[in-house]
Amino acid sequence: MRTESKPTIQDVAKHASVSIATVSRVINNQGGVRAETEKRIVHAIKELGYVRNAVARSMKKKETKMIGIIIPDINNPFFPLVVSGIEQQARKKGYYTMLSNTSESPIVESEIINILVERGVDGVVITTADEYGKQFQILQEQGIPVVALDRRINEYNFDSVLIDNIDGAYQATKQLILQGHQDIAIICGPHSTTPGRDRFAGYLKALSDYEIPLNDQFVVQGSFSEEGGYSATRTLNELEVRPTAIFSSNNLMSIGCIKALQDLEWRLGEEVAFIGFDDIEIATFTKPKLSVVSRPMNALGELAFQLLHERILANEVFSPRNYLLSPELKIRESCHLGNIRLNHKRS
Amino acid sequence: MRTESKPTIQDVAKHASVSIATVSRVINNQGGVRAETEKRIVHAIKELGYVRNAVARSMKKKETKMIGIIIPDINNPFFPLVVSGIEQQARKKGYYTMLSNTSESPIVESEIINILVERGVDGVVITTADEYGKQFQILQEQGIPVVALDRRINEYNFDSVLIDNIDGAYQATKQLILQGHQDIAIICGPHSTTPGRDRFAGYLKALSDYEIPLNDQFVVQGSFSEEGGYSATRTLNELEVRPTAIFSSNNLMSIGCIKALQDLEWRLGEEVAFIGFDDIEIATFTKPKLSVVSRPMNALGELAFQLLHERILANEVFSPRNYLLSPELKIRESCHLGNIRLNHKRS
DNA sequence: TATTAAAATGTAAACGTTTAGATTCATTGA
DNA sequence: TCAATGAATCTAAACGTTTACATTTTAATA
Repeated sequence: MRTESKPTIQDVAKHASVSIATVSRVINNQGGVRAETEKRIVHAIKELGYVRNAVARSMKKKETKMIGIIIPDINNPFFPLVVSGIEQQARKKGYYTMLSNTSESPIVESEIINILVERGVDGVVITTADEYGKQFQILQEQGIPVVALDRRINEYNFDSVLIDNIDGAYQATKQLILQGHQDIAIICGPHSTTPGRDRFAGYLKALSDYEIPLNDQFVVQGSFSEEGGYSATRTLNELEVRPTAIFSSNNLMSIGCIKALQDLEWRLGEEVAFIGFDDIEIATFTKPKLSVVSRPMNALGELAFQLLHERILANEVFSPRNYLLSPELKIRESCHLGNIRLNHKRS
Repeated sequence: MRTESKPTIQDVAKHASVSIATVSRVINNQGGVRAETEKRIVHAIKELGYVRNAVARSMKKKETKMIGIIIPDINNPFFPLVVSGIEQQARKKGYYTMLSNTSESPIVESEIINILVERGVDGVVITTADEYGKQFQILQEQGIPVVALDRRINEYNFDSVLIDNIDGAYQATKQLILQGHQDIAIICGPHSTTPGRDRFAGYLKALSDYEIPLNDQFVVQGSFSEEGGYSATRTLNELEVRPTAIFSSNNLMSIGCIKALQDLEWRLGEEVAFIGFDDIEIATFTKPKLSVVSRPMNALGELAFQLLHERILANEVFSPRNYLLSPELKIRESCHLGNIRLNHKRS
């Protein structure tokens, strides 16, 4: 099967009794080739089953028309949605996307960046697993355009497309407060990430604006995962005085939280109110339906590619652009006042 | 910023007063270089910020260490899970994965395949959007190893890793029958796909084995999407005689179906039983919890890469291997007999 | 028909590696 | 001290394109 090696432009040229330059011209249809000659060449290509070798081409042209997308967790439904947005725009402009998943590992992320640089991608869109890492150095050195998506990259002047996490968390917390809650817990993500810190900041700001004192016990932390949300909720449940409302910082954590509520028989909507960051599939299946802070994933992806593309095309340098997109509060049922009013002693 | 072009192996060689061959040797640490020389070279690399050009390397070596993964729907949570399995194995063996999403478009799929071939990937794992398409021709011609995952590829002898869809659907239907149901509806996917056909076949077989006559009205079809499941459920709901149980062929369809049940106030577990194909996030949040046919996504991905890798390394051809993995029936609550026993006239 | 401009095609040098095979260098034993 | 050996290093030719520039062919004009 794999006998003779693949035909090259040389073979096509010979077969069509023409020079390689002419073949190249028709492959890239640059015109200036007699119709009859072209026909002969096209025929030869068909006959030999010739496929242009993009590796050789990239080498000569010094562009690959590939952009790398690096995400931290492909199993978090947020990212596929963002990726769709990027892909869609990229395809329109003739770029091909290479998607890689770091599983939140800075080591893997670093490896992937190196590979992408070696491979000569024209640009990178990244949601980093390590905002303070040194792994971006190489991108900067090589002058490869980068757009930071959803998570800030510190100490480098890349373009960024972020969500206004502070505002989102503020809105959510404010909503709970306006519904009459005073004992509002937050399930925080890692403080090593922008979203982790900012969502906490928004929570603090709302409390402060409405003159509700911070209760340290109501601040629990975990990783951005189902497990993180689950165990955080357990912790809250074991408090002497339990909160009457929970704000969860992340979609996966929300799932863990709701699971925990069920397992602990801590009744959502009756004993405890809830708002989560990010809309999730289950939000409309629980009873009551979950109120959430919803991010515009598709817009996020589209904008990210647009910025990247502009950089790729530009030949002069210009200062970084930083976009902050506002999330939208979707009020459903889980944050209503209901009959939750007083603190409940543990049963 | 992007002033002088990137340093090459030449520059490093000059800077370390050594030939490019020696530099190449240390880059690929092949040994046979005096320690002192190596140190000088490493130093030069650091100083110049040299990065090996993988494009040039691939061109010379005629291997890219990249494998392409083509999936039809990145927003279907089934695929990210499978992809994780592939990625994990690939990374272990030093391969880099390029993930592409066709959004179920045969045209896009065809484009992507061509791009991957041009880019010279060492192999491809694909869940095709068009089982009968001609887009695989080029892969075969070029002798690029291919593994078909989850969906069969007809008329080509590629390795395959499939799920025993017939068995899965059979088990589900059988379970419903054993729970006492006779009027069992199926929400089918497109018959143009293996899963679509096979799941229907499994359903038919179970009915036939238990001597339950097929009622055409209970067979509704749609696309593998939330919308497909939703409208199919609507159709069922409008029947003169409604089914007492529904088997849904696909995770997204299940979501649509459950949403429809809610909207139509067709009470799950009371008026209608349910089993879905594929475990989904919401399954444990509904009341009652959903029984499902669960596929081993991770195993699927791992096995697919393993087969691909074997082919990449092999130099002789050997006949295709076809694996059929069995799904597992997870019985929760939604298929219990409950108090559903008789056909209900429309209210 | 001879001249000329324009169009079509060809030549050859790059792009940045890897790698046979050739060459040089250091080390050892006689 | 000198071969002989083995280790270290170098030279140069690929790999398959693109493209500036040179050359040839064609068509148009006088």
